[in-house]
Amino acid sequence: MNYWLFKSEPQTFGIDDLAKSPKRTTAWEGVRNYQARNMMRDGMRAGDQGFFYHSSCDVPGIQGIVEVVREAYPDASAFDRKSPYHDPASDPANPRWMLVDVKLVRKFARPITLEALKRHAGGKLKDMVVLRRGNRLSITPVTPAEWKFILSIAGE
DNA sequence: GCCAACGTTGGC
DNA sequence: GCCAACGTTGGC
Repeated sequence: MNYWLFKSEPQTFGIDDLAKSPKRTTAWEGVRNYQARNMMRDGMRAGDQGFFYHSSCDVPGIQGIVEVVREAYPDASAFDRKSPYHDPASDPANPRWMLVDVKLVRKFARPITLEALKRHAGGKLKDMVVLRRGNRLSITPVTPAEWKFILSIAGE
């Protein structure tokens, strides 16, 4: 099993939106970056776990846990002219963008803030991709050790 | 709103 | 294939 971190802006789609979604499940649409797409397409398998992270908001941080419940398939929003994620260059016969379905496993009572994560940036989380300077990927891998450690500091 | 970082685009 | 210009991300 692999671990991941899914970034989302709560203004657009936050963890509470996921909680309200049918079956607490959503298609993770709108990823328009090749590295992130490749991780979804080539790296994610059903049953993988991920952190749901809020970015570009008052208190950025990890809000809860999701699970990959459907492996990569074409992102139809790329073909939807009315979607903000429309990409006229994506050919339906050969889709450029893929997505996975994720399901909410649990929302933390207390988020693990970016500030809290950074307190360990010199230690247990020193190689964590999402903490790397200049990182802008909306999907990043999390190592099993990082996963375990982050869960251990939840609720601090 | 600012700015650093980085990806993409397009002219050559 | 290079690289400058531009757009986007995301923390602050």
